[in-house]
Amino acid sequence: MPHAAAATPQLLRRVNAQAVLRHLRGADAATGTELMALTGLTRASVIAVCEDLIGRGWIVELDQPRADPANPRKGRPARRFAFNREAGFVLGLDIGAATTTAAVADLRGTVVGRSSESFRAADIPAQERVGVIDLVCRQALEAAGKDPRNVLAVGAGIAAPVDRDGNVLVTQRFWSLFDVGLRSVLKELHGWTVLLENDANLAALGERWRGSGAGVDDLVVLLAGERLGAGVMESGRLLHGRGGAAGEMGYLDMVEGVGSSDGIAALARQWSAAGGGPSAGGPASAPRVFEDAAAGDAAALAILDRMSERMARVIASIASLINPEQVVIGGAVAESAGALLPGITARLPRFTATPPRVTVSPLGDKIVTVGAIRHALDFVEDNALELELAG
Amino acid sequence: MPHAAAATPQLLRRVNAQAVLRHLRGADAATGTELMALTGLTRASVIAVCEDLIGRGWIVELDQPRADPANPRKGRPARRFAFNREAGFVLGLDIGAATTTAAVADLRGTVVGRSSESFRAADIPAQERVGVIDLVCRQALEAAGKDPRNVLAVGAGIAAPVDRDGNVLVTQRFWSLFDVGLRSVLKELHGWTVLLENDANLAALGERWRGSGAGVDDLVVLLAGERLGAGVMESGRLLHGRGGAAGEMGYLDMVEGVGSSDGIAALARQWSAAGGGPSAGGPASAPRVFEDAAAGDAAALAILDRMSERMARVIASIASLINPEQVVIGGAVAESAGALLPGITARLPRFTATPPRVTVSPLGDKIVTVGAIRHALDFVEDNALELELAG
DNA sequence: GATAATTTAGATACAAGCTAAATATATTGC
DNA sequence: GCAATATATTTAGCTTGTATCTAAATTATC
Repeated sequence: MPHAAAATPQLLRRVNAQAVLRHLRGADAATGTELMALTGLTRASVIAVCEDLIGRGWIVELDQPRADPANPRKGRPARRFAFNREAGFVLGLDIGAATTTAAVADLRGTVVGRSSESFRAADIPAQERVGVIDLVCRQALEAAGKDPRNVLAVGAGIAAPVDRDGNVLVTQRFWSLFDVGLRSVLKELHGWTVLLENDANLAALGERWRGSGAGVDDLVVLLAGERLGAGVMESGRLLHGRGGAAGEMGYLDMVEGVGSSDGIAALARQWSAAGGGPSAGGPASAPRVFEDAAAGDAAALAILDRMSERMARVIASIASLINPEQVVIGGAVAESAGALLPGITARLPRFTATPPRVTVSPLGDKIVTVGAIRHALDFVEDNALELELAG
Repeated sequence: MPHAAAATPQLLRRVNAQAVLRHLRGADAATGTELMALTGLTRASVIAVCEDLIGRGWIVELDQPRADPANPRKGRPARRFAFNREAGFVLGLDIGAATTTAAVADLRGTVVGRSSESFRAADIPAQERVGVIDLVCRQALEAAGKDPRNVLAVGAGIAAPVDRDGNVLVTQRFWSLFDVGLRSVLKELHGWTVLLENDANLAALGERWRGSGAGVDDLVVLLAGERLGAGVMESGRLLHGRGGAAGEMGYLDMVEGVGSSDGIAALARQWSAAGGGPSAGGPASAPRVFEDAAAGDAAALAILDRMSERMARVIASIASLINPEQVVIGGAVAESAGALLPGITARLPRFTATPPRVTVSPLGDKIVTVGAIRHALDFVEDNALELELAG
């Protein structure tokens, strides 16, 4: 097998075009001279690259701005090039056990449409599940006023291990049932490329992009709710492990029960069963615990204390194995989890020599869709010059 | 800053030369036609690349082999090119607390010289330490009959966290003292490029190269002795984390004391203190425990059982966070640790949904030097076209 | 309002590296 | 010795780049 494809002269154009495109994605606009300085290419090459990218639809040439007396520009006016953020769109999906949400975003990641639907029941057949997902996608596109043919990639997060090739680990769960469908069905119906990923991994991508881990290369995001999953980024790359189960801490019950496939909600139920709290008798839920603790309820405070201890132990074991710079707590409980931070931070040095910074996600329930959009954009950016844009 | 250097036509030659070189490193020899098939280049380009590499000293052209009547070759005889494994050499260092070992290897990794020295005492000044290390390097080169000027890189393993840039984490230990010296001193004395790494990380490189994890991309190596450290490879890459402390499990004592900076030897001492075993009264040591267990001693067997349990828990927590395909046990106790494998393997499914294969290292006390050689070779291979070979 | 200075655009010449096709060379087999 | 075969070498041409020169469009100055 040709281990490395031959490097033909066309490779140069691809490399240089990618460099120009990368810069234009981050900037409002750029002149030829700016691009020369940035890439080190000569003007002739820069112009050739830009004409090329205009022809492919990825960038546009802006009209000359009228003269600005406040900031007069000497010399011949420069041609100005800008990234075409509407060259296409991506979909970000959060496929939960009960609900699916879809978000449409342009190529700069600005969300322009959104839709959400709940499944009729937990045990509906795979076909119906895929049908609902497809519906949510079409609704989101309609809300955005975009044509399905302009979708360049679909990022999709599910609560199950997914390996590097996008295959679902089938050792457990019913997920395998409808996964196999999703990729081929959406490919067949719309021609879309679906990029399946674990939801905690997408949360990590989202948090690094637009959350509290912005720009952090060694980042772990804990997606805590009924289930405890971690998305791990090391040196800016997502960790998957052999079967995609990296960060799947469901079994990690050795650590005094933390993350024994229950998490915070289970603690709340224990507490509720014990009859504690001002709002005792109502349904046990994580938010209620935080509420009651804020009201000064002793039992609720004790639970928060115990949770801090458990969280600190979990984070410490992550710190020992991965040594992240920062750990972000996200998911259903994130809003209220701020109350846990002091307790966690104070305990960490007892359990690890390299305690990470611990923060709470600001992304709320959008954490997975934001990450899914980022995942899709990463694919589009990596493959821009191979993708054909629809007129 | 020029985020990406401009891609000039010379880049093509570099890429293609690297591809040819990569193949020749793995093969005995290759003809132009073979290289054409492999790279997809035309004959003219392949020959040009080879002439180039010959000029730089990386490959040689072989003489025509005399005709072999048993295997007659039609047509004009092909020119045959081969990797020049003696174009340079690398050093692999294992810098321990008490002893330093150096191995000299050619560019295919065959060890051609070796040397070892113990430090006079544990608390000698940094300068003396570096002096001993330099001595060991020179002795190893002399044993191999090689000139120091032909050393292209030095891989060095130490028992401390080292980040991606080769800097030692200075939060603890005396290591910081003599690290700072090593790189600059060897650079100054011999012009060598020293690549510092954590010893467990190098063990992982070594095990994947020439140990029981050959070819496994998601691999963890436990370096167990007085201290418990893990070298983690995910998708073929070493994990470092923010400060290089990934895999530093010294603090991971939450898991029922496993790896609480003591490991197996501590267990042996506990056992010895209790007066157990046929050889009770002698110095407590890990090998003795295995010896006595093999002799049927009940107390020793109980210790092995407890060790299996602890090891299983440690490996399970690694499996939950990293999901490796395989975990290799290496270090001082590796020889005898085979006895633990059945106990560990049997317990794993209780603690993790994704149990890895568990094996014992066959590399013995060479595990770190082998990895250090691989680390140095990786550097040389990545930078071959930038390195200047000494005549 | 003409002219100079400045900045960018565009054109021309040429170099590096690759492909493709034609021609030359060395070996085996009859 | 001659055909067949596989490889080597040469020549022309393509793509992409650099370097350099000239042209164009704007501002500043007299």
